[in-house]
Amino acid sequence: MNEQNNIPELFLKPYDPAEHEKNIYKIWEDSGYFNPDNLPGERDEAFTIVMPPPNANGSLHAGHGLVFTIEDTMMRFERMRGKKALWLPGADHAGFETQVVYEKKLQKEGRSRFGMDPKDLYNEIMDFTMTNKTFMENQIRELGASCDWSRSLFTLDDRVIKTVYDTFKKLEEDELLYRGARIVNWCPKHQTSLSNLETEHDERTSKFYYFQYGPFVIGTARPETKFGDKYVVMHPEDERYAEYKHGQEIELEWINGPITATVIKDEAGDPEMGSGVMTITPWHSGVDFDIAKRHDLDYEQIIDWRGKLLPIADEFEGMTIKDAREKIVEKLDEKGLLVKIDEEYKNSVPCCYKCSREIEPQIREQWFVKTKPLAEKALEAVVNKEVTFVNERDERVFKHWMENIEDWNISRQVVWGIPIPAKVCSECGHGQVDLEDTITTCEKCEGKMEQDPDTFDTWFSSGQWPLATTGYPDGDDFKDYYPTSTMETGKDIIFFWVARMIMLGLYRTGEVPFKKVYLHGMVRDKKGLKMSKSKGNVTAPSEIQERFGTDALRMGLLVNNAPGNDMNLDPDKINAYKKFANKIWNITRFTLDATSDMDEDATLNDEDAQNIQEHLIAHVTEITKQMNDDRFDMAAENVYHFVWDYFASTLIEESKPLLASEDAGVRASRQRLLTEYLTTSLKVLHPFMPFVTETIWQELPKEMKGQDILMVESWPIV
RNA sequence: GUCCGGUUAGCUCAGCUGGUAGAGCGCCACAUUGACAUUGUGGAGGUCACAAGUUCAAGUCUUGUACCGGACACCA
Repeated sequence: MNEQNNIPELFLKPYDPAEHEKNIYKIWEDSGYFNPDNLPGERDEAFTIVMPPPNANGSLHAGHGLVFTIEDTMMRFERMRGKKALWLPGADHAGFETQVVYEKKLQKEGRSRFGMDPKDLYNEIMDFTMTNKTFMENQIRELGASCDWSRSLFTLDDRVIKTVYDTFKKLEEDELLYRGARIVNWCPKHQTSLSNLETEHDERTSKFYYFQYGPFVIGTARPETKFGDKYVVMHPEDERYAEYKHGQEIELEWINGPITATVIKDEAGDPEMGSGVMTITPWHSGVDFDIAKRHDLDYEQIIDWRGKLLPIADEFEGMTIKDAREKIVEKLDEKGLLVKIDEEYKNSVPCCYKCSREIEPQIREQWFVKTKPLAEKALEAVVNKEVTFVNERDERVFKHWMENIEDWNISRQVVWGIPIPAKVCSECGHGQVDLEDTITTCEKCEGKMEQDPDTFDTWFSSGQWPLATTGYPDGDDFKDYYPTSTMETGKDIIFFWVARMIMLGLYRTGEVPFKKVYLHGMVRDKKGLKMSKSKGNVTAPSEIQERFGTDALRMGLLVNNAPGNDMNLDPDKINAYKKFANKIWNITRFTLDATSDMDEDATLNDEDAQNIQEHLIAHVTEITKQMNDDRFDMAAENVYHFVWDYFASTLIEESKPLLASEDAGVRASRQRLLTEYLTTSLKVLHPFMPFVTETIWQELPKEMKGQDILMVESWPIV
């Protein structure tokens, strides 16, 4: 190419993402177009995504990269198609999660949350979170997210708290809320109860002990809980024990001396398990608790909140359960009560999902939501296709969980969260919702009512996020944008979040919070291993962005990543799209050079007009269809091949001789053709690779474009 | 235990409603300083886990087997 042509100087060197990305994002943000109120043209149909608010307690990880890439691609596509496109951003205080992060920080500083004034702790975590929030929001910008920052919301903002409190009150009024002493999952390290979803089960092999318990042999994996066991349970049909009657009392020698045991016949006794006889510890086992409730039996706490034995254990008092176990077995052995030990007992124990410490089931007064009625409605909405899942398998998983749902413990003994607006009686434990802070006397026993010191499970408030962000019940955005269009989030939080949003959204408004659910899979490392800080294989998006550019990262996350499947993040793959960005750059350079002397009146000849139909229109139509089908992976790959294999390798190559043609008409037609290809390609590429395409767009001659900003250009095909 | 997946090129994975297989990376050969800190052309490499079935036709649908994984729930 000859030097005197006046193509922008920019194109004389390769595309350098770092040089342009910041400026480009500023152009978008300053334009005001992230806010749908400012978008050009008539826009009737809304397209809304509520962003999963990232936890404001650290940096973004690769998974976030995927969230923002998919959602931004959807947003840009729909915005270009003329929709009133609204992406509602936010940040999550992430209750327990953040408190755990902060506790680790305290630990490093040689401090501890215990013993701190809760208010001081709260304020410190608030500062920490706000700093992280700002940092994180800039990272979201760097990924190119075209969300409306003017509507940004934090999960501890007043509006959110108001929504949550109203729901809490309404639940009480509708008798869907109760405070009860029930078995909860207690983490002895973190000193809080956890929902079932916040525990994980660890498969392990442990010892299983058989002890002589009066005339029976009982089996247990947890001898340290057995001090208070005074009920012996067996199946009513078990003929081996037919001679023992329900309620019969038996004197027997036990760990710390003689006790009186009572025979209980209950179907929970499994004749196949061990000897078919068990003793129960209602305070520390859900199953035992249920049996005790059925027969109205006594409960007694054996293990304290820190995991140590209480005075009932006598000489073992104060020992941790781990230390006590062997010693108790020894003692029983000395007393001749140890029958045998099974060394190879396989069981799975519930553990805290954060610290992996064994969960100690405990009885505690907590707030519970009756979820069955809510789940039924949610299920109905899914069956009626008011909410659809992009992946059918997600729908099956969803239904299965909803059909087997249990009541939801929403109390947490955590400082960092939304305080529960309720009073609890210091005498009888009766609880009452109190939004106005007026209740002082117990309505049941006249006892003194005190503020519940607990906070809400963070998912209880997150579950109302689509309501809070749109300003239910009076906000304009609620009227204009609820139900929102698509909920895009990770498949790991389908129960934690998606299910709860559907339940609570339906409960408050009668309408589903979103019409479609797109669940993406997990991002793993190159070898397919889960990324974790302890493995040291965490890839920060920023790292990749620096090396390859944001557009390359986005393409690498999209291509070959079918919806819902896990994907492995491989830098080699990202590099391929860095090259692609440069290819687009050079296609532009070639086209601008070849058309710099183009006549404004240049028209397409028949052959070139036909080419547009056969190749350009055909490809864009196909890509549009794939976008409509939520196959961004296929659309992204398609656009890549169209631009590289057809536009660059075929069309440009075959244009070279025509551009040198003596026939001015042929030459002009080719110039027009290339211009069409360039502008259309940039538009179609834009949702996937917004930075490089917008950078180029800003350099194109005015006559080539409709809008000054590519982000608000019209999609080539309706 | 219940429920979901997965098994396709050396590696990581696509392949939507059935018509004898694709991408990126890697590998080999050739060409080229051309819009391209390269790119282009060509190539090697796959009985699509296994078995049976439906069909004119099956990675693609059905059933079963093997191995790998995930979620949920329980355990005395």
